[in-house]
Amino acid sequence: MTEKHRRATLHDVAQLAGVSHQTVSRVVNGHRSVAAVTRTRVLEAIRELDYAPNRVAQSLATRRSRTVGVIGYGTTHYGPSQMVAHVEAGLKAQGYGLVYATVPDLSDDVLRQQIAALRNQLIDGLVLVTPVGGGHLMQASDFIRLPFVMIDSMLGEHVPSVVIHQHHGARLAVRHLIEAGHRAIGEISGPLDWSGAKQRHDGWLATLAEAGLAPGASEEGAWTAASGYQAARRLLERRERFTALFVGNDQMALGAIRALRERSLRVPEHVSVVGFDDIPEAAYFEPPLTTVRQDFATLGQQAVDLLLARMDAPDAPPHQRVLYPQLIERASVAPLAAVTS
Amino acid sequence: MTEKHRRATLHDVAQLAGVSHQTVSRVVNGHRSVAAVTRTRVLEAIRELDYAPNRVAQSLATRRSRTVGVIGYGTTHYGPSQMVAHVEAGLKAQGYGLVYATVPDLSDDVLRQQIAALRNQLIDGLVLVTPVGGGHLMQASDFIRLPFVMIDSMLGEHVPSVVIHQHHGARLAVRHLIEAGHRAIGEISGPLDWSGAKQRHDGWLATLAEAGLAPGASEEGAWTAASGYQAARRLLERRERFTALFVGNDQMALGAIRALRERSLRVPEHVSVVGFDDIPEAAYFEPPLTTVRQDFATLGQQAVDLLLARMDAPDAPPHQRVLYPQLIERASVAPLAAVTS
DNA sequence: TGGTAACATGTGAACGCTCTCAGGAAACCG
DNA sequence: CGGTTTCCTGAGAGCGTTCACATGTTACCA
Repeated sequence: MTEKHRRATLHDVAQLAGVSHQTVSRVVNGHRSVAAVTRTRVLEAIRELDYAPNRVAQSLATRRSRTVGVIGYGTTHYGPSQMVAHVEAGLKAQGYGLVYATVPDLSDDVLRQQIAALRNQLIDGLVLVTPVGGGHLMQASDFIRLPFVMIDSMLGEHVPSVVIHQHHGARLAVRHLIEAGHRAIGEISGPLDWSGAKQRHDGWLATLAEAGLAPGASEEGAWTAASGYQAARRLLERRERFTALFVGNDQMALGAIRALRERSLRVPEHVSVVGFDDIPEAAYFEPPLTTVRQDFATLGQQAVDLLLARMDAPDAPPHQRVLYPQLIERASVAPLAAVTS
Repeated sequence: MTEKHRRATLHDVAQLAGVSHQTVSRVVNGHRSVAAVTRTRVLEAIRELDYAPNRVAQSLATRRSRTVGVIGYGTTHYGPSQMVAHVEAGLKAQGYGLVYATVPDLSDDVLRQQIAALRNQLIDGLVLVTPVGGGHLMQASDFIRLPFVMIDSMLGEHVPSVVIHQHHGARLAVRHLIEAGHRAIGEISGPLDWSGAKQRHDGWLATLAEAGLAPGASEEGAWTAASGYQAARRLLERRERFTALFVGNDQMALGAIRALRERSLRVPEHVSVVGFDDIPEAAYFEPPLTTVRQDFATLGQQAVDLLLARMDAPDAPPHQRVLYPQLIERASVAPLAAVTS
């Protein structure tokens, strides 16, 4: 409205309403002990000047910002991007803003540096969407020095976190294959430095062992369809027999299926495949993909809940919430018949 | 190091180094005019106290935050999530932080409210990853009252923005089909309130008209594979003949291909399909999908460049940068032969 | 009617930084 | 050797809030 439009401050409002800045502050923050008349007069002035409190000044004065930091890794992939999206939704629902940063790799250095950078931004808490295992860094929760929660970190670690029981998911998948009669079950894993990939890999191994089966051939991919394709080709070149494949995510499964088809191996007639994640496209693959569903929505929601709880009680013992994935049966698994692979 | 670990301030450093707070500030901000001896003494104190400037206080004092706001819409979809990711990368490269918010719909109200919310967070600029057309809101760039750029807004609008020439992309796709001999070219569009979807739709119509062809049947989807599947079924029920399909994105194309297959229509033998986006999986679809590639990486990069330029010169006339998409030929288009659809 | 409680408002000092200005010391010049 | 410039440093105000405290009213009760 005014020409140069310097934003109105508490004092401007106070002056216009003929009260002190403090009274305005009381009105804004809904304190009792302000007369009804004054209140309306102040509110009027606020409206007239289009006043909104400066969050930076508030933050400086209160030392809290109603903002949390989110650090993401690999967020162009389906899983991480879902997690970030749902964390954002959860935070907004609780009236928190978020400052966001990604990290190019999971080295301690990079992570610490990014955390430090966010910390002097004055955030009230931190969500780490960094599927880093081992927690050598995170043991140093005294380094973070801030309420935080990790998503998708290693199961069983002594760190506030929400995880999906990937090991269990892998077991569901592999058991399903075993029940269909498969004995030679290969694997294409995700990058094993991702904790989730590692856990799925371990689950695959463990389930085979429990069933008295030898570990099948395994290759490591990089989450993408292209890498799944390459991994499958490497697997085929090894000329180890397999009638089923457990693949670390759905995109790689897609690539793998193509590689198989190029060798005239049809899914599921010749090779059964189960993926992981249940991306929205999986039901429309050719064939529709049997896979393991992870519930990213509640994951994000729970992470936010947990973080807020920790912000209230920062000294409570660390607590890990575990979510269980679910097998989604579609058409990429068939009972083992007379098959030559 | 100390027990309760109040973070060190400028004054703490000053005291330890035996200089004034102002001198410390000079050292921190790399001002000249501070003697070498003093500088090293101060740096030492900084290291000892593990001091890092409080960005909030800095922001308050300077009225700038080296932070930009990003508002996203539909960021669980491939395109938007890519744009956000690349904007984030570009900002970080320039030393800017980002505060992030999504918006549940594109109504003026919601958008204005979100913008206002970010504005009192003290951001230096704003990136709108909101494919809103019409710009009724954005005409009100004086509402935003902040340097900003829109990504993927309507082509030709008088607003600082970076856009991909979707119309051109659609033309590439449809021409390709026409050159393959197709005359009955149907469409599955994205949600037409997305400006990109609208532009692709218009491009489809225009290209057909230029070639003297009647507009084919068209159905609207919602970007997902499931919606593409449904749209294709509706299209088939209409019993209008088509030998080719232009689909608004790759996921919907995937769904459409499945719907076709369920009717025993094979791609590309019976129906040719071209998608849009070139998601990383498209090359691994069955059949590998011919599609139109959008370069989201340079899109994000350019958006950041443009924003920084506008932050330097906020009163420069608005400027739109246009990127051109590219046809990627794979295996989902075949020349029209003797076909009965 | 005096004393206390409850309410309503204002005053001034933080919060941690940057900016403007001024002053002292050193260096330079004719 | 006085005057001017340059370099280095410090003092203090200000950014827009909130918080702790002081003060002035009105109301209540014995």
